[in-house]
Amino acid sequence: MFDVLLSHIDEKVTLNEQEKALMQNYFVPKRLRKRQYLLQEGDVCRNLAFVSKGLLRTYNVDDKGDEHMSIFGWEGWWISDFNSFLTGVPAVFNIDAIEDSEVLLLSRENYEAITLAIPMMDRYFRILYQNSLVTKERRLMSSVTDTAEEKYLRLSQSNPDMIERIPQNLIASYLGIAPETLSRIRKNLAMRK
Amino acid sequence: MFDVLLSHIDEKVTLNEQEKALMQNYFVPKRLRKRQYLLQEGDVCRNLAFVSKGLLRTYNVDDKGDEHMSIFGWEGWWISDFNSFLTGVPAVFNIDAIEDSEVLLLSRENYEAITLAIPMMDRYFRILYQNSLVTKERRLMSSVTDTAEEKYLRLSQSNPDMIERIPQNLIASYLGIAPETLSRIRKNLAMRK
DNA sequence: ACACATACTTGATATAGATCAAGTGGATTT
DNA sequence: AAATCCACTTGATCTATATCAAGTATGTGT
Repeated sequence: MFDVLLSHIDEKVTLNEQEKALMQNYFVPKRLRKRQYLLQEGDVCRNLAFVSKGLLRTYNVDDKGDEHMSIFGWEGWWISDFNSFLTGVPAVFNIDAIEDSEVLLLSRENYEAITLAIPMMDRYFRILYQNSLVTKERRLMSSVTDTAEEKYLRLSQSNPDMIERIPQNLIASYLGIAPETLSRIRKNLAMRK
Repeated sequence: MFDVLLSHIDEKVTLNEQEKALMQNYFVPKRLRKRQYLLQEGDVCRNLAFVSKGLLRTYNVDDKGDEHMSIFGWEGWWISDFNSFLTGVPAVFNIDAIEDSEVLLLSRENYEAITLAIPMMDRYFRILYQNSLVTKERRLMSSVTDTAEEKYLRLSQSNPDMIERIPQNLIASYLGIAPETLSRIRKNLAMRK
């Protein structure tokens, strides 16, 4: 469980053995059954969650009860209602498990503490967020300018695992298109091959 | 010019006087005339730019020659093709000045160097990016789920300065709607008052 | 194995907003 | 001051995709 976290961090910054050992003190492991909530809207998001195994989804629910996917988190990813985590305001997102999952929870206090105890973690998070900003900017531009089919093609090229692993209706929601539309797109693409 | 930068940083982290004096060594001031490019697509984005005065826009141009606004940067904001800056790949965005502007340029080398010389700058950028991620996530969800009018209303509530200061056609592009649609929305809203 | 729930597919219809076109107004250039 | 350019407005038409509805397939629980 911690192996996944440490090797993930290793890709971005170098921690010494002492720092690595110290890391465990700041995290609380948690298991989630498929469909189990990690966070419900209205509660405060008190932890960043690092996914060491499985797959979770972050989504909000509009007035009509429709779910809108925001982020999927699987092995090696962090997941949270970030604004709620940072500011303590009630979460607008729900987070639950698409598959049986294991996460490591980092509380807000420990988030600050860990960067003081291990300053390299400031750098790690900076680099993590840099990359996240680039990805999110791409997604934003795509959502504004691409056709539904272009959106789907982009996703299936940049992240084929997602297409295999996540139910189609959730993917449609993530792309901001209707499930019927996604079904039609996939059919059209299959017929073009 | 540096005053704006230092007071902006002061809002997030505390630097001592020595560190503040040191900051100037890492930046190059630059003035831009209205409409002057800071970055053209295809070039590598070699600097992060901090806007100390004025207003800039980041946009890309699609096959049909249409401009799509990505980010506006004004006093206190950082602006760049971030992916190009981080990786050295050619920029996909153009950046130019909507108004006469003054920026402070931080090269990639100095970006790394400054965080080593002043470790608190790692923290500053981490916090900066946290906030940016929250904002961007909101914008992403809005772009996928809001109607055109809802998008405009959100923007005018969260950022009225933008509505006043930026030409309507650029705002329309930023929201991912046609200028005609924005014009209609504004007319409808005015009639409802 | 059967019953039920849910995801996916398919056809028909509706719609929010894009696109096209032209007019008006304001800014810039000569 | 006149000419030109460009932003904004307005009306008409078009369209990508949403919505509605029903059927089919798959998964889950008993």
